Amino acid sequence: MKRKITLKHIARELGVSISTVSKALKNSEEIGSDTKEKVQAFAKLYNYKPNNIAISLKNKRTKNIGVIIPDIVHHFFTTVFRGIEKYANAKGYNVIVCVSDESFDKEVINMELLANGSIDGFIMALSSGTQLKNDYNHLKEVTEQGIPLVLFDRVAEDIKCDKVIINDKKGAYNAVNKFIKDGRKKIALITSEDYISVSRERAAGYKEALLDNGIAYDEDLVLKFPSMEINEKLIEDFFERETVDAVLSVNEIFAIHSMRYVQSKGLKIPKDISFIGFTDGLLSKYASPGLTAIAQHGEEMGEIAAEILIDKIENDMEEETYVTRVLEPTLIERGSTVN
Amino acid sequence: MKRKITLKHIARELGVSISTVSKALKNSEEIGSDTKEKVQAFAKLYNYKPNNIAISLKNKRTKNIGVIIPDIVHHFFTTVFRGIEKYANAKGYNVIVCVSDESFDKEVINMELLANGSIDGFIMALSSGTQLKNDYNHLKEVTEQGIPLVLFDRVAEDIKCDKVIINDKKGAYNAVNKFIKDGRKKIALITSEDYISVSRERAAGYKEALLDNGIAYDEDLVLKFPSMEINEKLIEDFFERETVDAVLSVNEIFAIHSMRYVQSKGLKIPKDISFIGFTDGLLSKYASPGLTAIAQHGEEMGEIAAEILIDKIENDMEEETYVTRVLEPTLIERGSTVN
DNA sequence: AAAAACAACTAAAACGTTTTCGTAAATTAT
DNA sequence: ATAATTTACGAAAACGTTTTAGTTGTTTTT
Repeated sequence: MKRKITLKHIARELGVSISTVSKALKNSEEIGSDTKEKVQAFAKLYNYKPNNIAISLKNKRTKNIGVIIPDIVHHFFTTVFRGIEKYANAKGYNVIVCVSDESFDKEVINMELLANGSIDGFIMALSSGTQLKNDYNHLKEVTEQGIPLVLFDRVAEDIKCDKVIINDKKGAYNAVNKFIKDGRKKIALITSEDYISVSRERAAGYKEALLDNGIAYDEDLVLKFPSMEINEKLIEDFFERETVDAVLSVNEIFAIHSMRYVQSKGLKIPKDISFIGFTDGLLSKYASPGLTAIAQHGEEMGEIAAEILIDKIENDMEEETYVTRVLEPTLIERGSTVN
Repeated sequence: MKRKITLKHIARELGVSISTVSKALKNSEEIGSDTKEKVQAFAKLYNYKPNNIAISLKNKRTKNIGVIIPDIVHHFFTTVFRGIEKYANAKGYNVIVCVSDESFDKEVINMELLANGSIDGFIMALSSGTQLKNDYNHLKEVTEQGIPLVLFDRVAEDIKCDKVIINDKKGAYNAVNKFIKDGRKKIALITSEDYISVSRERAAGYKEALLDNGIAYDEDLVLKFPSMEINEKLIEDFFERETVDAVLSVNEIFAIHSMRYVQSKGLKIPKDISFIGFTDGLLSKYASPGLTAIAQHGEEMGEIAAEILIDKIENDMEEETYVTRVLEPTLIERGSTVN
């Protein structure tokens, strides 16, 4: 087993001091050219690579960024992650991922763990547990220590930090407008409880679009799931109870299940009923018919978040100015709506 | 901004030495109980948390594990990742992810970067670039440095390390057997080029099952994609050319596209033609009809990989004994096959 | 009362770097 | 020949820990 070689080894072997080796490898002007050559040749021969940990300790910079997301097996989050990873890597940063599993406690634990020197900054989407509890002290503590934080997608108003979100409200608004333009009259919304920030925004857009078009908001046409978990029974009950000609869903899963159910009841999509779902993921693309979707541009979101974060890390001017970047959603039309 | 407090600060503030503080916080017997109390109270008050980087440098242990996967926006890999993360986190480890993007070069770069002290061990699936190039020197170098490595799913015979795979051959074998049991005669295989280890194995299982059942292997019934990228044209050509009554696909995407194409041609699934696809992901579950799938148990695979790795990290006996854990695939029957 | 034992603490090295400040020898200037 | 400058290098501190090996001063033993 070849152990990793250090500056000290090189110094001892070549009969020079550690400082000389360090400087020689950095091509410092201070060192004579023959010594430099000797050291560099030796280092190359033994494949010397500086120890990241030692460097981190020295500069108090780890070149790691911490990403905390509620779930990794989730198309949107992985898409964002890809954007983060892409940008970060290009800038020489590595990414440490922790999964909060939608739990407040795990989010706190992971964050505290990473905050003790392991990372230079955080990018995260709040867990539903955290949004439900509405407790952001762990975030406050981190930012108070001067660790930059960028929130994406699932954010909270009262946290002072940079944010990257999409205009969820507008996405919903546009979707409902499209339904109305297509002549739909009874437009349902399938969503989760309001404590999820994005669901709240989407619900607001849905409502506003209805009202702006002179359609009354009818609470009976809104199906609210208590969590992000699917519950077939609620879907069946809803469609047995209500007769609608368009459905806006805050996620793909709810939409796909609903489509299947109404299809099993003999309804034709999009003739009898149209569907639009948030998050343009694999399911939307491969459903039959394809699900018209509101794309959230996850990769771009990730890149922007990483860009903002790394900028903060590398130029940490003390001024506390925070930006919120709002991305515009895009409607991807597929077979589940008429065109 | 509250800066992070260190042992030195506490020591200075309390008029004791750094060693005393360190020991007091570890409840050492060496320290008097009043001093201990004083130190602990102070540490608690100022929320002292030891610096991970300093500890890493000291014990030459980072409590980080490096995961390198070809793609993060990929259901199977994220499932494995979830298993890794779950187990690692429970053992107090963090996970640094790098995405090789199916590229040999990126794999090498990421690996070298992490190997310089950032991690205690690697878990990875080979990029297709690496499998194509068949060059594993970067892996060899890492293991020679005594860094444990566990390969999963995409492995290579001649790398000496621990491995976790599923029995891909058997998965394909069982699928083809099921087709034959259902009376299918012309069974197609949709796959990628053989340099991807899992595709090779699956193709072997396909062939073996045919031969064992007295059916000749017909190369014309095998559609090989040059990469993992989908190419609609190849699918169309294939199904125009060949008439088959069953299709085994090495992944979901190929299967779903094929299903859609034959459906558009008026064929009924599973009456006229059956489908089975590898990787039981979201698409299989939500396709119509649902795609019968060979489940790869990703999460379990991840957990096992992490378990093996962490065991190696924590008890690094010098003996070079490597295990290969082979998980059994499971056939998840859905509407794309008769039952 | 001297020796031994013990309690409670500290100094210093170590992990692997980087960087500041010295310093000796060699060179140049006077 | 002496002073000033430059060249080429090394010592040591620093980052924040942990740990070994002292070092006090007090208590126990004989």
